[in-house]
Amino acid sequence: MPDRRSADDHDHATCIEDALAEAETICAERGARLTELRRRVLELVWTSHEPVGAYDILSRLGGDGRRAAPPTVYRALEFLLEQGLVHRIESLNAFIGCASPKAPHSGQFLLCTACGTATEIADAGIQAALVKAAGLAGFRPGHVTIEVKGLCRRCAGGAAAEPHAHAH
Amino acid sequence: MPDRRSADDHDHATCIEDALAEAETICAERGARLTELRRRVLELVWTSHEPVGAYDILSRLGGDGRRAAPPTVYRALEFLLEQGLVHRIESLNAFIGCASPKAPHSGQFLLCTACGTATEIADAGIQAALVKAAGLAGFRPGHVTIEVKGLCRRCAGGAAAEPHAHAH
DNA sequence: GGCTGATACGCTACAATATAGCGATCGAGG
DNA sequence: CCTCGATCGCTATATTGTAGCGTATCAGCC
Ligand SMILES: [Zn+2]
Ligand SMILES: [Zn+2]
Ligand SMILES: [Zn+2]
Ligand SMILES: [Zn+2]
Repeated sequence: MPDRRSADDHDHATCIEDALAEAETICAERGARLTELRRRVLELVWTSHEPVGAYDILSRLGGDGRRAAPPTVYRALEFLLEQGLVHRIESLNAFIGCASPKAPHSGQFLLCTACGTATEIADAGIQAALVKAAGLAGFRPGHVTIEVKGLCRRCAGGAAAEPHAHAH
Repeated sequence: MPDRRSADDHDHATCIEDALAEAETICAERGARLTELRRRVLELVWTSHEPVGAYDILSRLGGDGRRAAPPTVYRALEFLLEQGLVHRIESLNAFIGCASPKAPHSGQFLLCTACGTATEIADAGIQAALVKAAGLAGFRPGHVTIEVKGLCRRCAGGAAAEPHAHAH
């Protein structure tokens, strides 16, 4: 199966389909209501592998004939966050689909400043180091935010600072 | 010398004095202009060990007879960020004084959700794990955001969920 | 001292992000 | 059908952050 975490060229339609199907399954198992609106918002978040702002979602929602206002989008996003289907990127005030939503978790993100792609990783070493450091300070950790800005493999390799073309 | 990173009871006036004195030294060495306004904003950021919002700073600035507007504060904060004298807490849209500004760095923060205190740590293990994980993904890291929400030693110990009294 | 260019600042207006609150609607269960 | 709670549409407002422009201030130089 294709790796949904990759920013390389791939059949992104499959990413979206898989994410929506998995969301349906997860919500069904939990008895959570993945309504048409929430499903549509999740689909819009999955439009690309770049974090998307709430107001971007809002404007795209309006395009389908339905009316929409900020609370509509924020409430849907709140639900998706609670269910672990999306993550919030704090340093960008934006949202991105979770690559592995079955077990809710705090995400670790690599954010390319050239092409805008966000890559979610789940590195046990980082998590372990963080828990250890927190323990030394007598701190009981809850939600963890890890966001690294830099250049992805594609944008760092070859022509150093030149972003590659991609769909927005 | 007192540990400016600690949230325990301490002579906080010393924290502020030390931070301002160190800022003066650093800016002098670099030929950067720590103007009266920037110094005042830095002092306000150091008012406590809780991250402070730009508009909080703004309202406190207005109290001293001078006029102030958002750009005034944001420009001062931009300077202080460039000089590494303050950090921005992304998950709170707020700012906090840097505990060790001599060598600019990306901060690692423990944010207590009960008492609001932010503790800056500089754990080499976390940094190493992060660089390693980024390398595996072919990612060239730049600025790193690490923010852990949870309960500090004080708020976690004893009465588990009961925040201790503190000045705001 | 006085000139000059660059930096810093005051100020108005505005943009972008997020929430409060209220009534209408929908949907599961009795 | 009826009821209750969850969801949604909608208006208004709160919070956070920038653009742009003219003035003031400062360092370096004549
Ligand atoms: Zn994809
Ligand atoms: Zn890239
Ligand atoms: Zn202190
Ligand atoms: Zn605490």
